Amino acid sequence: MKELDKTYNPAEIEPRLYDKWLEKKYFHAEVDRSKKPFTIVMPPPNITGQLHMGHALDNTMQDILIRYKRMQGYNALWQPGTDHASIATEVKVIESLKKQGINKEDLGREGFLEKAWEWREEYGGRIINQLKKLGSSADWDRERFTMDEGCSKAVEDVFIKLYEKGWIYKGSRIVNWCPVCQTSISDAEVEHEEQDGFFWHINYPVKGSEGEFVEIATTRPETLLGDTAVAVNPDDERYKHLVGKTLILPLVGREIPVIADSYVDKEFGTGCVKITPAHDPNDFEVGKRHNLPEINVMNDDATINKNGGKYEGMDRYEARKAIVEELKELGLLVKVVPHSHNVGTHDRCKATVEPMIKQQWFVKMDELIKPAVEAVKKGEIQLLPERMDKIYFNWTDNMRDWCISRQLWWGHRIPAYYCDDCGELVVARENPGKCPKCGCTHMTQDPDTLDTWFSSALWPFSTLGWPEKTEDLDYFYPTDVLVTGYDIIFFWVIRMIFSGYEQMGKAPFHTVLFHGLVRDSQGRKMSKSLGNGIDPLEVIDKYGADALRMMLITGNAPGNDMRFYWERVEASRNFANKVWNASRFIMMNLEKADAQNVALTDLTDADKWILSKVNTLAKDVTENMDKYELGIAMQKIYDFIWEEFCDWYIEMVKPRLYSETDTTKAAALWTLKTVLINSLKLLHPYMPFVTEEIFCNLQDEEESIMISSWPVYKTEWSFETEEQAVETIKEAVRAIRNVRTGMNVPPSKKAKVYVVSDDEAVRNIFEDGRVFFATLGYASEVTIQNDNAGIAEDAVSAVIHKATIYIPLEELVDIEKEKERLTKEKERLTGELARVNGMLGNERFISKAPEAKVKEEKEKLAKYEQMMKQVEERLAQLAAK
RNA sequence: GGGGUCUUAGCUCAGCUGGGAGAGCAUCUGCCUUACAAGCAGAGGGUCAUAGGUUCGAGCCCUAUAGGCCCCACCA
Repeated sequence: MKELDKTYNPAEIEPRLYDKWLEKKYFHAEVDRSKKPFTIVMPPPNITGQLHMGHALDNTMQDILIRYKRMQGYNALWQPGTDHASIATEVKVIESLKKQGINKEDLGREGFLEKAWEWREEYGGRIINQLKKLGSSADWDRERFTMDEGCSKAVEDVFIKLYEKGWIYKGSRIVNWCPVCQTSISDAEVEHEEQDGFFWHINYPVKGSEGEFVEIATTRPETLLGDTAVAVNPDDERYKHLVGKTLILPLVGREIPVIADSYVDKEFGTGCVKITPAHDPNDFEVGKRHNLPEINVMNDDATINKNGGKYEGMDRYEARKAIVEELKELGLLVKVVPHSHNVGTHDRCKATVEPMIKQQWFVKMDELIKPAVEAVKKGEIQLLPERMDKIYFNWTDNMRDWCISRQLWWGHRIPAYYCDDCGELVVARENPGKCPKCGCTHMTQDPDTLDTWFSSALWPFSTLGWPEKTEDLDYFYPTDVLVTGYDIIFFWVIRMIFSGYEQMGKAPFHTVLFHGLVRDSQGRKMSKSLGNGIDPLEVIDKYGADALRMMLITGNAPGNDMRFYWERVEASRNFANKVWNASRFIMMNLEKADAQNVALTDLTDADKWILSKVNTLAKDVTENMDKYELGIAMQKIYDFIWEEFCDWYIEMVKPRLYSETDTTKAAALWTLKTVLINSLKLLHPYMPFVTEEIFCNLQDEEESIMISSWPVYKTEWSFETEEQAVETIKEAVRAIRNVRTGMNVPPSKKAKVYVVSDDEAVRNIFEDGRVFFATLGYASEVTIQNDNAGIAEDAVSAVIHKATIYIPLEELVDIEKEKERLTKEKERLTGELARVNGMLGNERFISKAPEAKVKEEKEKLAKYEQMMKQVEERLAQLAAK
């Protein structure tokens, strides 16, 4: 047995142990039909990513679950990998090229992709190494990448399958266009942001009616160039006469109709709406209903195109200015009203999104989504916490077709080919070479790539080998739990669920465990722009991975956001150190005399008490973990180790260890070791490093705690009577300490203690626990008797259940203070008695409350009455003085 | 506009299916007691946002109100 350092030093221990685990292949899982699988797929971090607190929390939770299940004997697989992150990576690569003075177009598609792969080789693995620092026990031998060969094949297969089913289609639709990234983006990638702007009221002249105008209000005057109608509400009396008339579009001169459509809100603005089908999603719908022309007035970079006449080439905001200016000159600008409204921005680059009509690929959602809705409704998939159901349904109920094509180069290229001559479209894995329609040999692949989430949606099965029918897939799929943030329910969770059902015919997992955000100490989101982010690696360097992990788990309920405090990390580090030191103490003593096997019958009450406690703890913690209540389980382990085991048991056991003659020493050593081992095991999923280091130094039977067996509840370790006895002694010791502190007696001043009880069983408990009064209660001498004989009347006293404790402190005693204390105790008991009597006096409580509850209250009544009697007797004694 | 969520000790938060209000940090007092001062022993501090209701019994369930946060949404 090795002696441990005085304080726990994670920096030295963590890398060493992690290397050992890797070397021993403890993280690796292979199909083994003799064991039950337990599988978690890691949400793949972006290759562009750096580890942040969100990752740390997410992966800590997964690691806890996987380590727990592994110890329980499951064949635990944590499947890791990374995501190619199409836009983010493409932007990164473009930036790094720019520094070298190269731009994307110069390189061409092939050249650019080559650079992108180089970038990925160089930086794509950073985050994986960071995850390892956390202690993540993922099976790194199985690491996958969304663009590796297998995942790419899965993507192509799904695309082709869905296309053939008619669930993927190409269409000209209005999409969210990012003019900076120059690609379409899905609805979910658009963030709405309240911005201060203006409402420009503009007069549109009515054709053939000199001096008559229709006043419209708009927040985006530049789109006027693409107007093809003005709409009013059909029930609006003010404008009924205008419907069917023609207007002259200012600046452009185009003739446009006034139409009636119920989309228009009579109450809002002027009640007249300019309709620009090519640049507004609602107008697009209106345009479809009324067969209006769609005039696109913008280029892909949001400058005005040739349809904008003399404004061609201007940026959209320059054009806005120019147009407003000109309208003003023409006297058509009625007024400008400040108005705040929502502006859609791209979540990646923050540029204002421009709705545009584009040829894009879409996934039809109506059929695909059905099993995903059913699964959650029927409970086949459980979302935790439960309230996430509502958020989930909120999304599924409002599902629109998913725009999956992106005008990017980095990603899975769409497996579609067009005939250069006749335009025929063929969807196939390979270039067909020959057009099936016209027979020519000029087939060109669609230039677009797929939305990143298209491949992540397949992650739970593509990583296991799908579309091949692999053993892994058969054995490990469906996976068990998915752990992720609630912010990607829509992006990822829903899409994995419907993909799982569609491709595999089965749910991808049975439980989704959501966590919240890690915020800064002021409750703000951690962000680069605020500079308030805390780097998990810095925390690990300073306090160790165990401390970080524990900090992230304690005092936090599933799905709730939490705040980061260095003080909390420190508290966690202190706990690791506490465990370390307790172990150090135990090992020092074991060194002197190694723990032999001891029969349960040789154990003292104290031994049985702590054994019974750790036994119950194992049961409770297991229950909590099975319900994914990680924070509660952690709290219970913490309380047990620190309070029960360290502050009570170790202190109780010291006299036995220090004595040369004590016959129960072996029992004490065995109990210390046994309880410590069990505690370490329960703690291991949360704090893998410190527990492993101690475990390996403490015993030789098992080679690593991470593959040791999870403690299970044993009926033979349950000792109710002894538990009660020790609790009584604890109560007495606490009473003594209380009295002494109340009297300002320093621990150095030992004092005689008398314990008086007329109950023989209780006296026996104290006889057995005699030794504890000396060490824990600072007693110089303990006398246990059944009456007050020989006890000075001015001794300080404390009443506990079925006993009164006297401490003759002679000159130190202040009778008035003593009376005060007892009076306070009497008041407390009066209150308790009133409450209990109130309940028991209530006829309906007796008849309606569960029997066990009534019995419990009756026992309390007896206890309080008895204590009350003692307090009153003591008060009477003092009064007589 | 729709939906969600929160309001518990000075601060940050737990509190599982309703049955005597908890933790960490902070504060105060006393201790360097041979595992640990990153520690030990004790103490103070809460009308569980407000008002109703259900119940033998409500921090927990229901309704309304006030305030905070978040998500979704096409009010031009």
